Amino acid sequence: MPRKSRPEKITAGLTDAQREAVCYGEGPLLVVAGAGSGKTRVITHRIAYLLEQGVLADGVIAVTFTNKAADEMRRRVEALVGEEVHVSTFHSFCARLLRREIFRLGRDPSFTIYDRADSVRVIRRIVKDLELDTSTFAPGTIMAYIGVRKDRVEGAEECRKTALGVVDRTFAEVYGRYEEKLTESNALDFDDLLLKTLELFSLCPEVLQQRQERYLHVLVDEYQDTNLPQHLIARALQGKHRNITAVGDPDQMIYSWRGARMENLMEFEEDFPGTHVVTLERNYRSSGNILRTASACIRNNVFRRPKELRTERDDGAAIVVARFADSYAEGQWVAEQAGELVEDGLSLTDIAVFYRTKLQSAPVEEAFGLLALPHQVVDSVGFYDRREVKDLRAYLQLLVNPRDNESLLRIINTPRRGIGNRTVAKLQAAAEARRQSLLEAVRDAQQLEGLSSRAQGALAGFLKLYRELSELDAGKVAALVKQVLKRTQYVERHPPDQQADVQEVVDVFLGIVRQYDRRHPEGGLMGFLEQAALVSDVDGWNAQASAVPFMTLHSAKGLEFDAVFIVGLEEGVLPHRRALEDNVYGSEDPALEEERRLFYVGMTRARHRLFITHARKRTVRGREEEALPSRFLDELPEEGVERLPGEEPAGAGGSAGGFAREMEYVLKRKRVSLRILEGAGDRLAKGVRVSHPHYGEGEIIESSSLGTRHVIRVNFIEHGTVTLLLPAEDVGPA
DNA sequence: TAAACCGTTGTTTTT
DNA sequence: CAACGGTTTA
Repeated sequence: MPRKSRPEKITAGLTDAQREAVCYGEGPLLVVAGAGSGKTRVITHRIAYLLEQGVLADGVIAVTFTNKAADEMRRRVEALVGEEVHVSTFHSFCARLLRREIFRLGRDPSFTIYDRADSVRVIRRIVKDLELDTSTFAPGTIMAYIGVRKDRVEGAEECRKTALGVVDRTFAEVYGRYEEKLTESNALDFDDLLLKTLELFSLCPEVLQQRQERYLHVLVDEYQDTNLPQHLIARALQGKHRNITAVGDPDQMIYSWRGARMENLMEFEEDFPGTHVVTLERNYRSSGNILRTASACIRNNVFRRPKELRTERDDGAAIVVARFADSYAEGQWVAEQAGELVEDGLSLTDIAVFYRTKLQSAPVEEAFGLLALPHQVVDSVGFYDRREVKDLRAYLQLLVNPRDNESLLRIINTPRRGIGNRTVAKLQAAAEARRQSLLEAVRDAQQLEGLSSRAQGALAGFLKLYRELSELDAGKVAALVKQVLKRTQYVERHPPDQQADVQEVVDVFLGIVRQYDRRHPEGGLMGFLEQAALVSDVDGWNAQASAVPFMTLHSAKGLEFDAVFIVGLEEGVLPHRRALEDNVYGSEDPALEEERRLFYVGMTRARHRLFITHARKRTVRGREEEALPSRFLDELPEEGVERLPGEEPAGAGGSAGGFAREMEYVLKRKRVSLRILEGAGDRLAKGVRVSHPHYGEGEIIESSSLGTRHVIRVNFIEHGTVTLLLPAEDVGPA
């Protein structure tokens, strides 16, 4: 096949280090790429280069972190060499593979993908069935437990065998039941997509072998954020040809709560003997001031391989740090500054606003609204979580997978059609007894005793509706959604004052569906549902739309903008309070270091201008609370950073030091009672053993008094070292 | 069965 | 301040 040969186009403009990575030949390759060092460029150009070298497009698999990044990479490769390569996320790659092959594991290919909320609902029902105490066995806690286990590739059986104690054994028990429920419903959760793929590879070597033959090259972006199952999948795929390219930056690892393992990157050379390593330390994105500031901050991380990024760019404008009375004043200032940047010639899409949590978007949105500055909150996941969208998806899902009990439970009485809790409970009992799905139980409901004729009628009506819907031609998803809406009177059956809101959500959903129909004429209903299940927030961001994007720091990874605003640099927000809970001292704390990396990711997104803001007061759950400046602000250098009036420079007056701040934080959060187990003399002296309602037992390793209060460091048996600050009256004898 | 009410609870980040 | 679960009442 004749190919337009353009090697000069592919390697032109690359630096030596970039070219070394792009043109590397056979064998494992690790590209440690600092922020802004052209990492995406290296991957796309490497793929293009490989194709130029004669590798068939079909023999390349590239994995990115989001679908949007995948689309972008595919587009860029196509622009370079005119060929379409396979780029996807781990999850969608696995989903597609499993649709083809999961029958080998005795499962049906029309499986439903459950999101976290679906999973929690399943667990909630199990916890109820088992009559467990819902505070010890909170569904969310159990879900987190299962998630951690799955990230470690540990099955329910394994957990049951290794469980220590009653609580742990119960967790494992629920895990086992959860797996059963999902199997009954023919559903997979996010983690299962990865785990079932691994299971398939080990139980059906012929499938793995076929994939290994096919993939001459495997390329994985953002390797620092891969978890163990993903690492194993990448490893499996490259098994025959041993051509794996991993690209990543340990300083940007921000998903440890989802099982991401920095070790996958750090120990890459041991896992793949003979690895060639290319390090990219030159930054082509950010001004000198921005890069120096970000570097100064990240340098405070202890668990880190030192790396010094250098930029060729000018120092540029100073970074602006500003403090405001509250988050509304903060938002207003951000909007005003953004407006000025636009007047100076920046376009709206060159500007971005980042925050730690989605809750923070509201005040900034409001301010942008007041100034009539177009903006868009990047939050597709939030949209798909809307009740209306989940309802409609459940209707569609049940058509694809009639065994999906979770979807059936969601819609059997939505809108209300007279099928109440008691009727549903009877259906569940019948389904369990006859080993049927709930829909089958509905079908056979006339044989059920103890159902009122009213309930019978309602069930018959639902069954009729289901049958009518399933007979419709599923060619266009939008047409199907419209039929669901029409036949259920979905919008009309809401209270009149809600109908406008519901209609709006429905219309946006219909827009998404139509767009899917247009782009994937052959995709079908199952394809749509799969895509909907695997969206990330940024996937829904329209980068073309002329509006300032607002997004979380997590979503910002991999993007860049001329001007960046990071809001809410406050203790408890960034770093987030959850990260401060276990360890408040020093920087040996992994959770705190991840928060710092998050800040680092945010700062390094900026090309020319960086604005960092915080507020004195923040409204948390309806209550206004004092907010302290983030400790990360103290870590910024003085040079190249302009602190606006009202904003004190680091350490000014000697009162804003780290210790005092930590104290105040602890004072607020950690005032709890402590029991002394043994030890005489000074009640809170070193060596005294204590018991804490949350942390359990431990031994005091450091103690001092602060006025009427005590500051102690305790080494807890199960939780490690924790610093506590407590008033004397909060301490009681054993 | 469904609406209305009340109390509890939690509360980051997202494939 | 939500959202959710459970209870009571029509």
